[in-house]
Amino acid sequence: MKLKTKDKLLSTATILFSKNGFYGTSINDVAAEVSVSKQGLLHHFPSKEKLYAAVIAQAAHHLVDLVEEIKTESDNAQNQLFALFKRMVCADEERLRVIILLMRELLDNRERAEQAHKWFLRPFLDDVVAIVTSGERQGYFIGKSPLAFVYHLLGATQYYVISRPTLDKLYTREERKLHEQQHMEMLKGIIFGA
Amino acid sequence: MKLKTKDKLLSTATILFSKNGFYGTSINDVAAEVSVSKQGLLHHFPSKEKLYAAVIAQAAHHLVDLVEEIKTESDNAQNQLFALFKRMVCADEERLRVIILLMRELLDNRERAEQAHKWFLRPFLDDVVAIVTSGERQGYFIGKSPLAFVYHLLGATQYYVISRPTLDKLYTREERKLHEQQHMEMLKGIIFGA
DNA sequence: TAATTTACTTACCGGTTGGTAGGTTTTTAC
DNA sequence: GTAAAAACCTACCAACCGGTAAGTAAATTA
Repeated sequence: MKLKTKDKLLSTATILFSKNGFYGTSINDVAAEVSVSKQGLLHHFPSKEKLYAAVIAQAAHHLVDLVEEIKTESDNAQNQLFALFKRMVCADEERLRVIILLMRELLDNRERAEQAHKWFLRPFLDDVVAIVTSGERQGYFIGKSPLAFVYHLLGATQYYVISRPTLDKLYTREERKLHEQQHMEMLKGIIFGA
Repeated sequence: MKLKTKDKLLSTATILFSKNGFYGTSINDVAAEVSVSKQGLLHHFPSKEKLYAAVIAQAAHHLVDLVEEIKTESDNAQNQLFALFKRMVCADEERLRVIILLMRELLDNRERAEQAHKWFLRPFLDDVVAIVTSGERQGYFIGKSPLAFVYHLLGATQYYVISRPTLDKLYTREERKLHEQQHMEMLKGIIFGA
């Protein structure tokens, strides 16, 4: 069974929205990339907002699946947490796009934050916080606020991942490798305790 | 001497670009806010790109000034670093806008990262890294890579600041206060050593 | 096979985009 | 006081924006 047009539109939209943001992407661009007319796109997604919502929903799903995945690999909360952030740092193109989309949403969500109760990242954030609270029952992360703890790691990691293309151009390959290694070391230090 | 139109255009553009991004802001919007015709704006800034460049340049200047300021307040590298991040967390509206602009630039700069050598954040980043390297001569931050160290703190802090409006809606006022306090505690722990 | 739904197409719409051309008013310099 | 330059303005442009209307071809179902 070949890839459906709707799926192709969705994945193309994910790429373009992550690259250029909501306003920087036209539905025409998305449709043209899939060799479909603009109205062909509007048949599957009745408006640009709906298309964007579908992209965001898929991205949210991706992250929740990721947490589910790392939870099957270990019962130890520390290992789970480290595995999660390692996968974010060593992300493939698709996961990278999800992280970028997530960051853009955070920026664009600022003003219209009233709708934050249905914030698409909420389930993911809750899942990761749950790992930390379960870790507390195992004797880890004592004295930390789970939310602040998670948010710190999330912020540092996502910011690093997003900066990487820029850093790649600023520093040599060796410096970049060293930087990534030391970023992982800092994560390890924070997660496994100093 | 009254505020010049050019300055009003610049500050208005800063607000709108930070709120809605480059593509989400039209020069018409900026001009209208200052009660000037679009062509009045184009007289001062011959193109939208030039206007944006001026906004970014001013934002970069703001950050470099901030570093300069905190360096006069203490000779201790640890205190300097903590003061810097404290000011970012407790930023006024203007500084908040700068941080948002900075984050947007990082996202939009991904593809056109070839021009990163003239990345507008470079001077700021170099300044902060210089604080850490000078701290090493004072006996602090031993065994850390200055760049990775700075980047970690920068990422965690900026991500937190940008998330705040969303978090405000997700959690109660007390939870939010606690979160901010614990974010500062984590920064303190990392900067002053565990 | 006929009927119906799905998956598109072309044609078109009003509104907005960044930008140009050219003129007018206001300020500055001498 | 006059000339020049700076600071605007109105009018206009082609291109693009998201979206509607109406029709067609292909797949699905009865």
